[in-house]
Amino acid sequence: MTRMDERYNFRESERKWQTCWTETAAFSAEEGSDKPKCYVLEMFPYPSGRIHMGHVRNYTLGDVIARFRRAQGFNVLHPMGWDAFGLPAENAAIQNGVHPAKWTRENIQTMKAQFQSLGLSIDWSREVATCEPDYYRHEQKMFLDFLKAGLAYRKTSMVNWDPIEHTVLANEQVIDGCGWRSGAPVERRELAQWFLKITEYADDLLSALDGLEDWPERVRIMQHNWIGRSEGARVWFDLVGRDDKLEVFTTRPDTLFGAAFCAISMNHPLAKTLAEKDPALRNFISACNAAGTSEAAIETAEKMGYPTPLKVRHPFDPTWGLPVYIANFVLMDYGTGAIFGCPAHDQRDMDFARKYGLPVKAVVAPANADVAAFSTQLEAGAEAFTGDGVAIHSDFMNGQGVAQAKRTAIARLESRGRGRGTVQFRLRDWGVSRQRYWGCPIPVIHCPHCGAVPVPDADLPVTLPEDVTFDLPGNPLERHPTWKHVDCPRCGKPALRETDTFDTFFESSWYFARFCDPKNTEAAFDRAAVDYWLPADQYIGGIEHAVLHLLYSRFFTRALKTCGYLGLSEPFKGLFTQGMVCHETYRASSGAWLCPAGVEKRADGAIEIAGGAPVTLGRSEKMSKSKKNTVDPSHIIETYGADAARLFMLSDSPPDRDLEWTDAGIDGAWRYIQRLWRLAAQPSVPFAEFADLAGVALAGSAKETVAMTHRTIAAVTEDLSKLRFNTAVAKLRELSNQLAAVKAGDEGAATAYRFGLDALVRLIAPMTPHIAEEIWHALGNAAPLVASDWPKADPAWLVVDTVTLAVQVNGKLRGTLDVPLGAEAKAVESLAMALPAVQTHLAGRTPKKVIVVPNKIVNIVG
RNA sequence: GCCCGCUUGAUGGAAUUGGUAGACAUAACGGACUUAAAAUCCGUAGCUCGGUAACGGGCGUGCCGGUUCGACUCCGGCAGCGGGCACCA
Repeated sequence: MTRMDERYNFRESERKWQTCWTETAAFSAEEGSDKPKCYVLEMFPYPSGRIHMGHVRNYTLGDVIARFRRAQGFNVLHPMGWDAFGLPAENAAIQNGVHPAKWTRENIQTMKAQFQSLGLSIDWSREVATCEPDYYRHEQKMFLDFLKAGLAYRKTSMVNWDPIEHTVLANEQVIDGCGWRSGAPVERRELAQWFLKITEYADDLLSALDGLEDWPERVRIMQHNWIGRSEGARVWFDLVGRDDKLEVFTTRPDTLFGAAFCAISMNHPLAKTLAEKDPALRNFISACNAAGTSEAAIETAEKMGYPTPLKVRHPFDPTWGLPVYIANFVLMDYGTGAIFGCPAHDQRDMDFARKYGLPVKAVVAPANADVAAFSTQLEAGAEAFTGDGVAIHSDFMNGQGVAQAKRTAIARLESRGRGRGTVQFRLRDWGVSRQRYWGCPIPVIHCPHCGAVPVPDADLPVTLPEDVTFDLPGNPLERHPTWKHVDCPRCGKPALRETDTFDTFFESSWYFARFCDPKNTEAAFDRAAVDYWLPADQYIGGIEHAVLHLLYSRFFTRALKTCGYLGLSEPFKGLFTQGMVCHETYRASSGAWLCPAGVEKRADGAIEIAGGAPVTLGRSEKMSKSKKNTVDPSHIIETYGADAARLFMLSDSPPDRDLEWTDAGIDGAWRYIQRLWRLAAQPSVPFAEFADLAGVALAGSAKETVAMTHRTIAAVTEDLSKLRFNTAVAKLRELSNQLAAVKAGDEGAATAYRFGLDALVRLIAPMTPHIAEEIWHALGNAAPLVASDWPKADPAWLVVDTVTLAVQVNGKLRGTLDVPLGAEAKAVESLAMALPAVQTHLAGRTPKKVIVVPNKIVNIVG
């Protein structure tokens, strides 16, 4: 073998192998391969500037899987791209005067180089950036197809409007009722927006969650709650003295006989009509709007009602009239924007009734309750009864349980033409319009004569103009001198382009499909390519996308299926949500956050390195710029190497839990890398040329090493398949410890050592690929390790011939017993009874019972 | 308020899913090597009581209770921490 240096030079080695992998295109996905496929995908990054530790963790996890599967003989697709549209690019443009395109492309270059320095097994030939027209042109086409299929539509709705920035804000960008950047109180405004009809698939998106067995339960529950299916009824109340009806949604049609009032949203069409002629009502509405939309404001906001002159007739008794209120707690965008109130069986309705002096009538009582006494108590109190029970004071429903009464009420409503059973979802259609420059233009032209006209296919893509300015607030596309002025494709008269762009979640809803065929200019992707590669076998990313991105992608895949783009509904077969990377926080006495690099920890506390002022240690939190508790990955890679950084990411915590970044941890990983090198460069035993065990007699530590090597191969293979990287690392360290303990004098030591070392290097390669290649090469292998197969455990070596049994007396461990595998219970029992410790603890008693679990344990009950 | 997690040595965590709790690390301590330090190597270590010692006893997986020959693991109740949703009719 080649001579090995005493110390491992990671800088030289990492650069060398990265170049080798690139030059040999070692990670290209094969076209037309007959190997089984494996699509490994991490959520693609937003090119914000530089990579952070969260990226390192995310892409390391995916890379281990990709390398492991490749070694196992899969045709692996492991691509990378850039979620390149978004607000930060525009903010940079406003603050620093740099064009969003330039800023984004430069960030991509920087981050790509950083990812490459991590040694990720990415097929870079498939790289895509969503801000390029050759990407977004396809989603413009998709949108037009959605439009044709009735899956996209335009609607006027209430939005969060920032009066300083002149733009709509997403709900996530409204903090305590104010714009996240301007700080100005957000206004509710009505605006015409484009929507995607995600509700069309609500039932399927919900029921298909059960089939996503390789998704975390947590994510499925979150999506389940987000979709929020509830069964109930729409009920039509006739308006007294008018021809129209008030439509109400309820989940409790069984309590209709307890109705005391109806309430409608202040945005309900009826309320608007009334407000036109009623200044007091207008005051009421603006007072409610001013109350704010933050959670805290909602929490404390009083339930307020405004009595209208309207009255409605009860659906089961036309002589029974109910008042109609306009109430601040009724939402226009859930159900029908109108409710009926049953104070006795809904706490909020009860509060409302008490405040406005409305009647309370009990219509459900617990089974076996004294109906008269229960009713009297309930109707006098302030607490609603929402539990299960039977209908009372409810005419034809009396005596029925809640579930049965609901069915009876719905049947009656339907037969009388006063309502129908229905399913209501909490999920709302996805508003995709953004008054932003740095996004994909919505391919529509507004014509004063023809309305909203789709841009003809031949005119796609609609590209963003580059000559825009950011010196004024608002959308630069809106004030661009020429861009929006076009002729109507239908009538040819002057018309205006849509100046809104798509929400950035649009791009990320289909990029996984583009990776299957990224260079296609004719179509978004070739059908055969997505049929082969999709679904992604393993998708990895942060839990923060549990609902938004992951739900949008599931919807998009269904919509694309409806439009004939592909043939499947679920894009991600397996999902893994990794934990955050955390770090201790530090604060100066002034309260200012301090960087870890500027703080020195001592036995008696921490101080600022510059100046020596005392520092307050805070709890460990997710690394963030605002708390300054970040560690720069590039600095770590330069100091310790990519392999050490990768190993630390994998070794300390299970991947789904938060990882605490510590200096000691990265030091430990670095030391292990060096130790691994010494196992090859300065072995305790001069090892053999080949790891060929045929005909080699083994004894003592040599035999144990071979046995442990086989056990480790089996265990690590199992651990990696189940993403248990931390325990895989622990087992590899145990094998390292075993190699260091091989005794030169034991028979077969040289071969056993070489055998163990070979396996160790191959098993650790997915985690620390550079040093693995370096050792592999130094051991005399001509072909690179990335082209080598995954080791296989010999089942014969996994069978043990003796086992150590625990011997308990009354459930307490009193000794152990080495017996042959499968030893007979009777024999084991007498051996156990013969143990001195057992006799001591029995203290002369005769055992009542002896439990022998073969190959595991003996418990003597005395 | 509703839903979901989590709680094991000084620390991160392991435990073949009901069968020897604390693997593997980190920090610590003791020793070897060294003029010294770093690096490296060897060793100790859950807590506690008894003993000079070898060793032996008791207690121990957030708390209380249950099932079982046997519980970190299953069941019931409680607490603490974290997360998601929230005027959803």
